[in-house]
Amino acid sequence: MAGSLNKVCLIGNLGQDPEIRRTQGGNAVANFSVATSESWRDRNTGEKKEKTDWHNVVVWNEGLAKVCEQYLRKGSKVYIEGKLQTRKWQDQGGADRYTTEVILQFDAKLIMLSGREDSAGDSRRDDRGSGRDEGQRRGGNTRGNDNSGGYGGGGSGGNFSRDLDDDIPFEMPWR
Amino acid sequence: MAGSLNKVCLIGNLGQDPEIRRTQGGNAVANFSVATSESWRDRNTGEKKEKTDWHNVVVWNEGLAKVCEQYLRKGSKVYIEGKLQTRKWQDQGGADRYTTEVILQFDAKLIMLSGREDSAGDSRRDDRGSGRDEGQRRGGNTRGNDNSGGYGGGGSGGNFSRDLDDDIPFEMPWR
Amino acid sequence: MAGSLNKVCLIGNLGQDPEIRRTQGGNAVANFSVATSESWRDRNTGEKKEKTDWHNVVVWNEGLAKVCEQYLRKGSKVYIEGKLQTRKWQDQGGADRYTTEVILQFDAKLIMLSGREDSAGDSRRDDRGSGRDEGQRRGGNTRGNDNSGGYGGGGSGGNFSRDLDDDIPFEMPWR
Amino acid sequence: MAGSLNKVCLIGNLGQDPEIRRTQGGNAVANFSVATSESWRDRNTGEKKEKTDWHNVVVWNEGLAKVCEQYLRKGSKVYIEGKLQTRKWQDQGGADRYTTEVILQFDAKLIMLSGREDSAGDSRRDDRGSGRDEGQRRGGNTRGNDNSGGYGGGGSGGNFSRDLDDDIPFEMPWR
DNA sequence: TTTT
DNA sequence: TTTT
Repeated sequence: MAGSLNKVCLIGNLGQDPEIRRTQGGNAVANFSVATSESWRDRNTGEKKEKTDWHNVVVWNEGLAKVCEQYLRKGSKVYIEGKLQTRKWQDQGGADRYTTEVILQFDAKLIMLSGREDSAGDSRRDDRGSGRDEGQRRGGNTRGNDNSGGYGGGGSGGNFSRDLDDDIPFEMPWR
Repeated sequence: MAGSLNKVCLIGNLGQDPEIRRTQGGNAVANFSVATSESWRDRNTGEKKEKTDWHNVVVWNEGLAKVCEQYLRKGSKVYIEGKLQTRKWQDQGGADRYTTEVILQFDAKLIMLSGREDSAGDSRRDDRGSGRDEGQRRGGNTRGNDNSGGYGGGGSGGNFSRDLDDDIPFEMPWR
Repeated sequence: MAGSLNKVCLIGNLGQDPEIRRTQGGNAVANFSVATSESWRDRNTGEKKEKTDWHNVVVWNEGLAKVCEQYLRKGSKVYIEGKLQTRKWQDQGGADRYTTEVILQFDAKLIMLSGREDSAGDSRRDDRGSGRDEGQRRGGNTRGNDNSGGYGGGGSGGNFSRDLDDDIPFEMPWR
Repeated sequence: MAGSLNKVCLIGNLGQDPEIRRTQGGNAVANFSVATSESWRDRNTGEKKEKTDWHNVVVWNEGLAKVCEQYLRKGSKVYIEGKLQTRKWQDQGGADRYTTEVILQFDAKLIMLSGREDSAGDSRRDDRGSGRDEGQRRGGNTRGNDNSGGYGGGGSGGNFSRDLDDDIPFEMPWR
């Protein structure tokens, strides 16, 4: 259907270190969950209440996935902009099951809101025992990338900046 | 967690007429699903592809639910702004299952994008055999509401307009 | 500053036909204004009030600008997603002046919400005397583009579809 | 016009401490500017470029304005969700001038993204000589508010939490 | 200047 | 299950 919009915006904290997988084509994909929560005061009892929601995030975007691998950790606060997608699968009994995820693929955005100290700028960070395959993580991250903070869903190459078109000035020549 | 954001924005079409339920407290709740889709051209074969996603929407907001009941129908195009929530339940075998929904409750927004002709301004619309309990729907909708189009998540009373505070001018007196 | 977000989302109607200009480099740029409005009931007098805001939109994106040229007209309803930008200029007296615009450039989105009948799918639409240079408009639009409705801020070539990467499956092979 | 959307979302840093004014009706209004920026690499020269945009924010919302007064300072990072509004005024020469601002009024949201240490939790913060009227600020802020972090555009009273309706359960009784 |  |  032409003319539709599917957008999810979250600000929350990672529940665990991102898990990085590779597709058969070799592309990096990152998985993690993000907690958001809301609090309110009960109208009747006056007591404070809080409810936390967990969101499964899947980063189907080579550049963004590498950023996740390198900079995000359990507890990191992020702004995430992606789309909602529900995927069907079969459980052991062969019954249909559905899982809804927030997909970062195209037009996606990820902004790191934690200070750099929360993230991992090098490979000597303390390992908090997440059980992740560290060998895999350490494989490809040695090249420096000083582009910290905000990432558009740029190209799939190593350059995460947005490569704005220089032919497009910020001033408008005819005015 | 203070300081989190949980927002979903959709523009899409309803897959069927909204279903209206009442809570035990008598509040209206509307349920419907919204389709969004994206299309692209396959890089290798050049053929056009399209993928549709379905989103379950639950309107936990008395005023907005009534608007849905009165104006939305199968095929209606809407802009929806709500939050993501996953709810746990048990299937017949007692196994945990999860369902993710887009909740319109507080700070929610619903804008009707179909022309009025697509919606139901009166009760004489053609029934497309949705199997819904028509008796319930026809119960409370006779009062006129000329507030068509956009609705903030206003009060739970019959007045859907936002009742802006008149003490707040649009000009700033000190400038 | 890494890690910032600048996003404007509007649903409104065009106040006039878009104006298309060309940069010296030959790129198309579209300008138009969009009206949004809100209505409320005065708390004291009970009378209905309405306030309309006008937003200047500048489409610095070859593909999107062509879509505007071809499909948008005075009165067209659109969803627009861009960024806020204030530009400095000098008035005749040499005094600094500032104009704030909604820029559609990268990561921008434009969804046509009016039916096709409101827009111009051919060149036989009635000309409402907008004074626009019709010669220019008619010049390059003859090639068919059946991609109606929603446009991401795709490439600057003639292909407005998003060219998703085929290496990226919608299923996740390891699960 | 029914059915319109006017939303601005920013993540950025305050350029100076917020200025708090009072309307003649006694309501607090906060003003500050927020910087967002984007960076990219020049296609031709390969050099890094950065552009910063400044946004004027006006908080026409008693509760939110007090939060700004109490917690935000020059440099604070915030997520802001408001609407775009252009206001007309006359310069000294009587010529019409326009200023565009991001208004936080209804449906507005402000999330503090800096750690608490950047903000002012008490009145003993260092004064960075902003020239603001300190007497006015110190006037009304002594009451404790432990509601740090995220604020919906709640009521105009002292309770900034959202007072969710207890009649609305998070589970759906009929399922 | 739009729209309902 | 929608829509183009």
